[in-house]
Amino acid sequence: MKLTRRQQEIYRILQQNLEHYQPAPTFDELCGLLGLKSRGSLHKHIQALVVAGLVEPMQGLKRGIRLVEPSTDEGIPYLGRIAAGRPIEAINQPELMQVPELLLGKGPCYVLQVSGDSMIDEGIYDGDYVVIEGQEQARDGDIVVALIDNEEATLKRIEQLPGEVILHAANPSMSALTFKPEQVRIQGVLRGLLRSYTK
Amino acid sequence: MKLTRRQQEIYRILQQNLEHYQPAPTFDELCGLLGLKSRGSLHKHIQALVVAGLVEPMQGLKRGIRLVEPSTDEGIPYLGRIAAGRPIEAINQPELMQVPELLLGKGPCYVLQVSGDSMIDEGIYDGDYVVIEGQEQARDGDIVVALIDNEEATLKRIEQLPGEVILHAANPSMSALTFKPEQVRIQGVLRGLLRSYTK
DNA sequence: TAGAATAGAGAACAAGTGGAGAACAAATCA
DNA sequence: TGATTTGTTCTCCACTTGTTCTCTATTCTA
Repeated sequence: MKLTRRQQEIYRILQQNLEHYQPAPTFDELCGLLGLKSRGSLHKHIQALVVAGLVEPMQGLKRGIRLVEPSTDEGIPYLGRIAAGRPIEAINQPELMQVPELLLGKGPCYVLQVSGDSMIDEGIYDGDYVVIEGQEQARDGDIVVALIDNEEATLKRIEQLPGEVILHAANPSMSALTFKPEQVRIQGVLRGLLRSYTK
Repeated sequence: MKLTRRQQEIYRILQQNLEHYQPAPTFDELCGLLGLKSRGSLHKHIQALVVAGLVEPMQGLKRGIRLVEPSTDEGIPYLGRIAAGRPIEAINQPELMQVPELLLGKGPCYVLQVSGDSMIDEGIYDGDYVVIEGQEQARDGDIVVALIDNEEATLKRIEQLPGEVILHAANPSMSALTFKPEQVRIQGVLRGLLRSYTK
């Protein structure tokens, strides 16, 4: 189910503003925020976000509009290993890892284990676990999981220039790689790191 | 179970005021505080908070309204900051952090935040969180929290020789320090590391 | 350019919510 | 014990809020 332009816009506004609301906002309050004059108009948009799974369905209740929380209670899934130059090695049955609040982004997150030393100068070592927030945009300088040519996945620092994307390794023996924007798909942004010293 | 607006509001007011009441407040007293005129109205709200697990159920007794203690789910305590050359900066009220199994030792563990760059070559950076298993022995090569002369705490790699203990920093600009065994008390061994990239 | 999709206004409706107050029973106190 | 306090249950009522309509304007698309 695709969202229309306005629906995306409203969802973005919700994300940015909803946390500031102490109680969940009602339709009327939201109309005010969005500059709408009719609840009915807003209702259509919210309904679309509900079926898209982004907003909690209110089953006849009057408890305001709430975004669905990526439930962090149980933990976030450990999906597999990522090694520069290969696809992500997914494991069959993702297990859940309990990760402290602190290492989570706002959106849905998952964990990968890093294979290789390409980010060693950033303090990311072979065998470390990284917490990734799944999203398709990144800011310059972010460390991202990038899918190159729909084939290989890699963890690198990203630099986005007009017409080209540069992926920087953090290892003196490796150099930065340059791609065309359409070759690179961002799959997530690094939010946290976990390392175990128990063998 | 989701709370309604009023229920949230009442719970917030309870949190803010309940501690000031020496005896737990009765329904009537609370009605005064909340500006309600009817016990029955308040009772509905309190009942909702009880089923939500936020207020202690009163089984026919007349003890007033008490909040349930924030049930210490699970997690290990975050105790404060450790900077080479100083005592551990303990915080007043240790909060609990949910840490994945993987980073825990067998014994009781706690979390410290690292201040300074003395272990930078081991991939432990300023601001990182370390999971420490509290114990007084360590094996050679372990990274430990060591208390020196009962004064300053530090995170270093340990080497125990007959008659002396060497603490190795992992920073080219720092050299190893040698102590007599009686000067050094091991307080715990590094088991895990956490780093947040969200600022 | 015609038709479809998208967006909004506004009216009307039904159900949820919040509160008042009465009545009652059990616990507590004098 | 009797009187009082306190928690509980009930009904009733006003208001809010989510929902569903219809109608119109604008934008996109074949």
